Amino acid sequence: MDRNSAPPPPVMADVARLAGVSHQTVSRVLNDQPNVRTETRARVLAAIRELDYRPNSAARTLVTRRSQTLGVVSFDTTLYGPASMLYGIEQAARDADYFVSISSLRAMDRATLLDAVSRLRDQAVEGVVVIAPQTQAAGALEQAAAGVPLVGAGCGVTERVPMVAIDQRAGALIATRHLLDLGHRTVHHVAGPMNWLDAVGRMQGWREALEQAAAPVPLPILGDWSASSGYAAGRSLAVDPTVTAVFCANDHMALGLLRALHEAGRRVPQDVSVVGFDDIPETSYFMPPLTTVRQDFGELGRRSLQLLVDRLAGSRPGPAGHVIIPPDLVVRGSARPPHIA
Amino acid sequence: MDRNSAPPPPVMADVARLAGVSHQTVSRVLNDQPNVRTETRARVLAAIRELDYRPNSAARTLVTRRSQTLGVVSFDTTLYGPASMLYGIEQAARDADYFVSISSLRAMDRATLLDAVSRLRDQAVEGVVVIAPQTQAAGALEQAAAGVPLVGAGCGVTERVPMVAIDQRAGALIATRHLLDLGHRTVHHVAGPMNWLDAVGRMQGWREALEQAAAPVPLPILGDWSASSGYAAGRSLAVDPTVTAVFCANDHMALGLLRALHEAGRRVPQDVSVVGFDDIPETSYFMPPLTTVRQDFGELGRRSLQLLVDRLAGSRPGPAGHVIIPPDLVVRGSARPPHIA
DNA sequence: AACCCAGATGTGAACGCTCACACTACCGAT
DNA sequence: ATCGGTAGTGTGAGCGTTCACATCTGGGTT
Repeated sequence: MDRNSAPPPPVMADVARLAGVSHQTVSRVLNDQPNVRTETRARVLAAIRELDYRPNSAARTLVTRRSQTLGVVSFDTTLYGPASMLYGIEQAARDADYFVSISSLRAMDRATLLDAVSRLRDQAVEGVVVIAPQTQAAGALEQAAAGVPLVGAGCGVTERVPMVAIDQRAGALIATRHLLDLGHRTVHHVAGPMNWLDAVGRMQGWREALEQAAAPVPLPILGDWSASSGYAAGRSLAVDPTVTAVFCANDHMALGLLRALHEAGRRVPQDVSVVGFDDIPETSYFMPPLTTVRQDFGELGRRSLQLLVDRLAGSRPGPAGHVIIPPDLVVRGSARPPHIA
Repeated sequence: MDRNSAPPPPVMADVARLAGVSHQTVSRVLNDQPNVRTETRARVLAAIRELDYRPNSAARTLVTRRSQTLGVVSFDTTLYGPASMLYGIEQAARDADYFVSISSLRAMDRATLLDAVSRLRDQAVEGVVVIAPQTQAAGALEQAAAGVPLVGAGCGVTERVPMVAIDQRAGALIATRHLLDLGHRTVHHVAGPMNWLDAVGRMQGWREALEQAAAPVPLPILGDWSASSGYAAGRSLAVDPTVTAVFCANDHMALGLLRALHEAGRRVPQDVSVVGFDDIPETSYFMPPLTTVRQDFGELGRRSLQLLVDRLAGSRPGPAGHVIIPPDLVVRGSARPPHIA
């Protein structure tokens, strides 16, 4: 049993011989084609089981020119958002009978993204989903899309590349409006880095809500998504007694902000109201539990894969091929009306 | 240019024709084989570029029987740990010139795991890394390993399946010892679900540290890793004034615990010291910043992939084929000596 | 009785690559 | 002058499938 080299795995011909049919009949059974007698089919299936035969996917791919594989290019799958999207994509892919091959980006620049897509192409993927929420990606995306069917998940809006995204502007709008509706005179903003589309969209929505309410528009503070940058922002906002409401572009920065406010003796939500963005799993146990905007990353992933599969199947996508998912406000304990209403 | 069907992609013969050589010479160039004149090589490379030729990986795989693809089976890649491991795996795989194909587990049972591995096998992966930290996985792993080279990442210790893991026992030991050394009479424990190997290991380390110090061993409280369960544990611990130190089996539960203690008026670290486990990115902005045990998930992923590649290359792994990575204690502000020392 | 047609099965040729080997030129050693 | 060796190149087979087609059955029709 334990020879020097293992016995070669069985091939279709072996199955055919054992079942007493031709290789073609085995193929028919394998591909659920009609016109095979039930009894013959049973015999073939028995042979397959007996030999523990597995079709050789390379051979099949060679002739059908279909690898049954899709690629995912993603920037930092360690983050909650990308990780959840990837998860959604994988599930949807499995349901659609595709394998998924990943390629993560170590840095975010045109060359790196193009290279990742190219690697995937070398592997003969039939299509690619790109998760790259930075502004730089948009251009590269268009270029990459030339060689292979491609859709963006939460990526920049481009005429030619179909994509699925969550409406950042709308999310920021309801978050800011929520604070305004509570009676705050205005709302301060701790923004994400401006080379991220999400950060830009959220800032837009925030500004729009203020302008619609004819509220003054304070200077936004730029962070880098990290709790640490939120903390820094919090320290500077804490010293200004007129600040009663802050909209943070993500929950991590809100966490840092919360701590800075706490240390400065500004109570949340009694003295300052805070709203975040993302709804990461920990937010309900922040002190206080954070009111935030929930993005359904899993859904985003699933929908983007769906879009890709639809395109591969040939059904033309909608008008521009873009899908926009609206986010929801999750009200918890970190925002309430100001003292002096 | 825009005909009904795209022109067929160029094949090796096309390159050969254009370069005025045989297909075999093209193959030699592609595979960096010696015995090709520099000038010939240049001509071939030029032809490749001109045609934008990409080798057909299926054809290559068919004849070499090497897919250059590795599979990763993982339980819930949404969690910080698995996500980071996956990231590390992908990077190491790319460095070793492999593609990685993923297959996530929707549920944790033998059949699901076996099915995921089987799917990957159908895709002709050369080897598989499994991320499945539950106790149930261990048995299934051994069975799955029969059909394909396989290594576990943070999985159950099995004689036959090589694996890489972080030493949970050691981590819990230093965490508990740290609290003991600060002068606490004993340390309470909020444990993870007992069907997780990590939870079992951490409880072991905790118990061992107490026993070594001849400290009383309180009844551990069982949680489910969630902040919510940590909160529940915190509420019950808060009413007991003798509790001065708590070791939480993960940071999320510590977050919930922190909040429960806060609400109950028990100050951390003045009244109660808390130590967590994992060192998720947010911990330094908990209130107070959490002292915790850091696990290098990325390294874990990289090492497990390395182990797999080494096995594929034929070099026998060490004695048992197991690699154990020690974790580190990260001291922040949530633990200090008790009041009445 | 001759016919046809559809269902069930088999045959051989691709698919695009690598492998094993054959071949050619040219070198220095005999 | 002959030989052996080696660098450079070409030839044909074969990897395990699917596809297009050919073949063989066995009922209905006429």
